[in-house]
Parts: sequence; C-alpha cells; structure tokens
Amino acid sequence: METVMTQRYLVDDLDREIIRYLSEDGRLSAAEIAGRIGSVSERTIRNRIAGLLQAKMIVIGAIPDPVALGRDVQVELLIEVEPGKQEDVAILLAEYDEIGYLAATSGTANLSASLFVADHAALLEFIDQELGKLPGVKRVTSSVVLRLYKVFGTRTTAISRGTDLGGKKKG
Amino acid sequence: METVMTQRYLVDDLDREIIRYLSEDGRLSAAEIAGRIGSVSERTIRNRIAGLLQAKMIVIGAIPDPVALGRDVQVELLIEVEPGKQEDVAILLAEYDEIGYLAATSGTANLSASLFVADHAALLEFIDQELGKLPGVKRVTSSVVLRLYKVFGTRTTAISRGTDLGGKKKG
DNA sequence: CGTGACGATTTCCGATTCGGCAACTTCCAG
DNA sequence: CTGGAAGTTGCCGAATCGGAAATCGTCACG
Repeated sequence: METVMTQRYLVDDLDREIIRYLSEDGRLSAAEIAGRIGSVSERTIRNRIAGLLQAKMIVIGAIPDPVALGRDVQVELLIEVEPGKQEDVAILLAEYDEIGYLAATSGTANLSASLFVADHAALLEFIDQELGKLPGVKRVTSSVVLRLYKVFGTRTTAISRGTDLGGKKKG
Repeated sequence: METVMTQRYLVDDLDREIIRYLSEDGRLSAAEIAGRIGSVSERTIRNRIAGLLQAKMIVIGAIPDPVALGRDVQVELLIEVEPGKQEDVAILLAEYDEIGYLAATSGTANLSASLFVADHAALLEFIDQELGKLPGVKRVTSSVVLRLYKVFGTRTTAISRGTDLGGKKKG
C-alpha cells in the first residue's frame, strides 16, 4: 500500500465512448447509450457515468449560447505583460468575476483570457479602467466573440451537418 | 407584419435562474430546481428547460477533463480564413474531437479555437496535416497554454500549485 | 488445482423523473 | 366584455434512476 494521493480513474475505451455520446448530449439516458453501444448493459453505463462524475473526469452542465442569449458579450483578450509581472497580473486578473477563463501562453501575448460583460460599454470600461490600472500590462488585444461553435468539446450551434456522431477518433 | 424567421426566445428571470442551476449541474432534476426556486411548479421547470433546449439557448453536455483523457497539451489557435469560407471551415473544424473550443471572432483572425492533443508531435501533425488540408485557411497562429489560472469561472489550483489535474477549457 | 478475495458487471426493485395531454389561469386586443 | 393565444399546472403511464444483492472474471496464494 502506498500514499493515496490521487487515485486516478483509469479511462478505458468504454468510458471514452460514453463521454463522446454525453459530449453531444448530456441528457442522453443510460439506456439509450447502452442501446447504441450494444454490448453492455444499461446499468453498467450508469455505473460508469457515476464513476466519471465522481472522479471529476467529466462535468455535465448547461452551456449557454451568448449569441442566442443576446445580451451577454463575450470577448477574448490577449494580454502582453512586462517581463516578470505575468504571474502578478494573472493573480489579480483571476479575481474578476467577469473573467471566465485565464491562461498563460507562449507567443506574443503572455496571457489569454475570456471576458464576459453585459454590453460593449461595459467592455470598454473593463479594458480601459480595470485592465488599465493593472501594473505591468503593456498591451491588450480584444476580439469579440461573434458566434460559438463549440465549447468544452460540445457543439453549441446548430450546424447543418447532420452527423450523428463523428467517426472514431483516437483519444 | 413581417415574416418572422427568428422566433427568438425571450429569456426571462426564471429562465436565467434555471440556466444558472443547470450550469452548475446539468443533471439536476426539474423537481429539484423547482424546489430550490420555490415559486413554480416542477412541470413548468420542465417546460422551460425543454424550451431553452429547443431554442438552442443552452446545450447540455459533458465537459471532459483533457488531462484526464490524455490530452496533456493544450494550444490556442487563431485562424485566418478566406472571406466567405469561415462557416465552412468552422463546421469542419468542429468535427474534430481534438478541438474543444471554437468560436468566430472579430479582429484579424476569424476563428479562435482550443486544441487538445497528447503531445507536441500530435500538435505539429494536426496543424500541418489537418488544418493544412482545410480549404480556405490562410494562416494559423498557435500558442501553447503554459499554465491555467482560471477555467469555468473558477480559479484553478494551478494558482497555488501546479499539481492537480486542471485542464479544461474556455468559458 | 482449489480457494478466497476483490472488482466489475448484471439483475432486480421501488422511487423518482419524464413526456404527452387536457384543464386552467393570465393577459391583451378588439 | 369577450375571444383567443400563451403560459402554467395537475394528472398519468412509461421510462429512468439509485441502492442492494447476486453473478462473473481475474488473480494471488497455499
């Protein structure tokens, strides 16, 4: 026996297949999935799903479409920070509720973020006021998200292709 | 009168509240949500959820943890597409399991995407082979995600330590 | 080779949840 | 005041879900 630090859940092919189905539609019933796969009982599917959720391998949630919702403005930010201050800026930036995503990246920009605001006025204010007062921020490039096609591996917009499920891709 | 094509769904406060609950847990039952809100019947909650899904206002899906699935390398892509082909490219890109996030944006690049692959070799292959054969793709800028600070509106453990599995995607 | 242990799968079952239908309320135009 | 459209609610059978126990498969060990 050893120290139980992170009891990794071993994801096998069945899990992957289940995840693939659930990615397309998180409301699919276990019976439905079992029927499509064909070789396992419906109860096993439910066991697996419970296990995956328990191990935090997946999270099932509702993904709102900002375009459809109309009001919410989503913006992608690329932020250049002075050398040595990237971590500080990141920590400060992470405090904002408006920031839904934040990562350090390679390339020209040091930080990449997603910003959610009510309207364009709020966007301007955030970039001008909030970002402006963060020490070390050199440049900010913003791109308004016009349409969401896929989020968290889940297609969000009605895309013409009636593909039931994409071909099998190696995980 | 005009021929109404956009039968836009009017999102009210009740809808927003439902969305908020479902965002946290897409498997919440209508009865549970009704109980928490307290002023509406369980049946109405189900009507609303069905309506929101029908109108594509939300999508309920499983959000997988890339790291858990073996995709340890996360890359942000900015893709420039020839005019008129953006939608086509987006549809094709959305098919890939490796693409976890895809959106049309304003600015220089037309498409913004997040790519999850197993290693750098897979990254190179995807950009060179897969992206290269998509018609209309003019330029691709890639940035490797070095550190995740915030995902899903919640700070990642990466801010304190770099241990836990924290890979997810934009929100 | 037998045996016990452990995990995964499966079966069984009651409780919960879901979708369809019809009645009812609300709201507004005429 | 009246008719109609839209939203809400209760009702119901069918489907789904979670818990408990039985079954199966694998594996280490005597």
